[in-house]
Amino acid sequence: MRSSLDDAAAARARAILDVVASIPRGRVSTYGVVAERAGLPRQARLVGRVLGGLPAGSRVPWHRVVAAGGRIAFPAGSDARAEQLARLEAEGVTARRGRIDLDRDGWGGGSGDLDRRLWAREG
DNA sequence: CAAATGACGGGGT
DNA sequence: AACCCCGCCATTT
Repeated sequence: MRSSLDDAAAARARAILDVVASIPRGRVSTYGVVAERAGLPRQARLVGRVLGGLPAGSRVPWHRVVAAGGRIAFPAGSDARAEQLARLEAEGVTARRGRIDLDRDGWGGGSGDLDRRLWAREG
């Protein structure tokens, strides 16, 4: 049966997935930023947990979410790591030494988005 | 109910 | 910049 706690958890998951789905193609955000924008400050770990629970064929752009500082969260050599880098590369986001330049490709970072200020790229 | 876990974050070295 | 350590929080042991 479904307890009220499960419902609450499902609601948080939806809020998180909504934010992730709103990250524009070619841009990336971080676990912490997603959590904040989902109304769940300080729950970056929950974002990771929710994304980890996504079914294989999900349409949610989980690859646009990286760790703080633009770091790729998956361990070097892992399949998930390669998959994420490939997907990002496919939309024009390149990683240098396992990191994404958030000043350039980042999205949502509160006062961040240097790129949006400079080039008014959509977002 | 205490301890461990983890697609995390931030600060110190 | 790489690392380590500790804080955070929902879940699971």
